Amino acid sequence: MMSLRAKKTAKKKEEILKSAISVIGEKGYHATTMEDIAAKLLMTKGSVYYYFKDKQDLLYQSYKMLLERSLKNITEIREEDIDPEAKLLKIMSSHIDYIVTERSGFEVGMKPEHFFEGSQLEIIMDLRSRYAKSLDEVIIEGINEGYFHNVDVKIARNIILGAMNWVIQWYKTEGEKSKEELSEAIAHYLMKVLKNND
Amino acid sequence: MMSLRAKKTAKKKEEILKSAISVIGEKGYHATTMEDIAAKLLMTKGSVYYYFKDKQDLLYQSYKMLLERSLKNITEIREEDIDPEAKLLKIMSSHIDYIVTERSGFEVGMKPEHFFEGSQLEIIMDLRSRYAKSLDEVIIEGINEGYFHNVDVKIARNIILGAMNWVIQWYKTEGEKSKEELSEAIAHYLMKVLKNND
Amino acid sequence: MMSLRAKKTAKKKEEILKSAISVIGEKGYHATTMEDIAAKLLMTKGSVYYYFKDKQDLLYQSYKMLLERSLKNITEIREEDIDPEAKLLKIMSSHIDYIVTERSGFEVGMKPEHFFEGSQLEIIMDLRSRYAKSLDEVIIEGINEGYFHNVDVKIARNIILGAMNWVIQWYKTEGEKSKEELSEAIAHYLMKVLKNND
Amino acid sequence: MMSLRAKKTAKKKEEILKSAISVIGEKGYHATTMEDIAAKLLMTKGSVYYYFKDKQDLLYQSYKMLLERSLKNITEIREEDIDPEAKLLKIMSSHIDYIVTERSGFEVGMKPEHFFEGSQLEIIMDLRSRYAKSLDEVIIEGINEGYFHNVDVKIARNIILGAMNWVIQWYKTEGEKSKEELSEAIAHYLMKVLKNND
DNA sequence: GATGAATGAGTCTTCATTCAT
DNA sequence: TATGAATGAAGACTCATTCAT
Repeated sequence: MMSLRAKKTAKKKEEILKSAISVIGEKGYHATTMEDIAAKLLMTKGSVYYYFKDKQDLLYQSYKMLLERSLKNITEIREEDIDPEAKLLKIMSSHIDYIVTERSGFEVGMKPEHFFEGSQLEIIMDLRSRYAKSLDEVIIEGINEGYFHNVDVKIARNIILGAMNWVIQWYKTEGEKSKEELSEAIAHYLMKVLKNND
Repeated sequence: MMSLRAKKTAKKKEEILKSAISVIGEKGYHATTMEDIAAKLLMTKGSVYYYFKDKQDLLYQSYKMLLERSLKNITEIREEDIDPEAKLLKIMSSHIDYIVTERSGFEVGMKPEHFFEGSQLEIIMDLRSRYAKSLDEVIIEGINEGYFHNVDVKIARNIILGAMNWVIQWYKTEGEKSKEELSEAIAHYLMKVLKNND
Repeated sequence: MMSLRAKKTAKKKEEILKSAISVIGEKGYHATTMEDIAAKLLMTKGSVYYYFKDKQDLLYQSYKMLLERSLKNITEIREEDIDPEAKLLKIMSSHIDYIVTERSGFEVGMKPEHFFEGSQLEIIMDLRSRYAKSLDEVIIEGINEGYFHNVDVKIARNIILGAMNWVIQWYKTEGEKSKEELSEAIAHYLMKVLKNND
Repeated sequence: MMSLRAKKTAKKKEEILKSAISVIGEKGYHATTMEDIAAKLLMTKGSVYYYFKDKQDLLYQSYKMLLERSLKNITEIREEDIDPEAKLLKIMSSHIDYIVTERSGFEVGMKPEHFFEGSQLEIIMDLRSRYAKSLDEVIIEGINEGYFHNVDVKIARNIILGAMNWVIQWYKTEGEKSKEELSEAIAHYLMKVLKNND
């Protein structure tokens, strides 16, 4: 069991990670200073270093947390008792929702090899491929159960991922559509990639 | 008319811009040093400053050139005497081809507001919206001429853009598919977004 | 009389000083962190500050203790009822023994002026010159009583000190010679400086 | 052949090294800032980094230069057509002279393992052992040719080195003795270690 | 007494930028 | 035009020191 102190520390760490994700997502890793991250939490640089070894470590743990959450989310949805199409819709919705809410850019996501190496890179890539695999499996289930057409799963999955991750680029909060409407609309069109015949 | 000297200068400038696009596209703007860009051309840092005011200017002109080329390309394709569907296929092909060939994942493209301001930003945003508009127009033509279904153009366009720009993330040169096969396959699936009924 | 508490505190202080001497001797003052010193005693940084004002204070008291011990040691030997030559041999032996056992480097010893100032420096320099003076007196006794040749005392003393302090540099624990053999051999040769005619 | 420019660069590098040796020798490696070194040459930090990779590199090259010079010096003296005793005297004189003139008390010399590692350490240790070997050879020659008594060469050499390196500790410029007189006196006494019988 | 946290001053280091030649 | 050098501002990181609990 975690002591009270350990819990507090864990909580603080998480706070910092969230702050880091948000600032780095917004400004980019290189453009973000440790001071930026600390300032957002009314801390000083020094404190952040008390919890994290260095900037790289902070980036790694931030991105890892982000991926783990996504993975947890997709896993939970897959366990629900609904059909593959409904699952995929839910996955897309929460994915888009997350991106839009956190405004989390994904330069790291674009070229993980430029930000990580060694075992860090391995773990990151593993998490990513597990997410991809989960998505693939939902698609395959859908195909097998007759919900989706027989598509090239890898291409379909990447079209879906690309389209979703791009949202941050063009969605404006003040836009005509609400987050929910948007998710629904995008999901609707993406579904066509899977559902319709030529 | 351009004097010989002016031509030479223009040529050199373009060389530098190409080098810059490639290195920045690869490593990211902040991670790229002036030295990196110069070294790739067997120049020294100092020389680059003869042609460009500063790093920011280099980035601006690089990205502007990239956008102008894309715009020129899409414009040319639109002038061809083929149906909207064929046009869109060609546009997608050359877009993907460009991304894959140059391996250019421009972070700049994700958040232009973080890299430019004032009139630079305006010009960049203008070029981007002209490209978007061109794409939209092709889609609309397609709808009007009965090639495509009556879709939400903005969403459709962004799904297409997102899916295409994401390619850099997952396409491996040594993969099973050639560049051409890949473009074709992606275009094929994306077309479903536009072509099919629910 | 010291209360129990005061005794406990004094003991703890001494423990810390010993730890400090050893770590600083090994890694050098600047390269040694308060954490290093504390960690060696399974304490935390904070606790050390309960016993010592600051790092400088710790260094001062450490070095002072070291000098006082040496002084006590030389004084005791001088009180023994043996001839000057035997005294000098004993002094050398214990000096070398101390250095080899504690592996205590002496950057502080090299340039005290760089580590101390004001009254601290005065006290340190006083202790050092008392040690030097003691050594000198043994040499002078030896000369007067006909054991040693009539040498320049200051130079002789410094040759002896230099040679002894250098031992840490080249003595390897796993070497051919034991600590005792080594001390004896060095002392033997150093004695020649004093004993022989030209 | 070296170009004019290359010569200039080499000269500048050497200037910096000399400055570094002097400041580091005086204040110690950790207490010396890059700014200190630069300031002494009326340069800025940045310039120093133009010539040396980092502080560690500067330390390494400084100490290496110092050792190489000593080695060159001892080698030249050994080539002279004088007897071993005269050689040793000359070697001691210039060694002491160097230390006193440059006031270089290199802590680095005390514990090279704490300052260098890998190939740097190897090269440094190699230079040092070559110097030691040279000294040893002169001593051995002296023994063989009947100038010195049959001593333990390793111990004798280390007594000599220790005594000489200690000089920086106690020699005061304003003292009674000139540098030359001092060297001579020390050399005179050290010679006794080698020359006299028990 | 002890310690987990927090702090900020001090350093190293990088790199865009300038400039004399 | 080209470039070797020099510069300084910015940012990562360390660590002595403080303090509330």
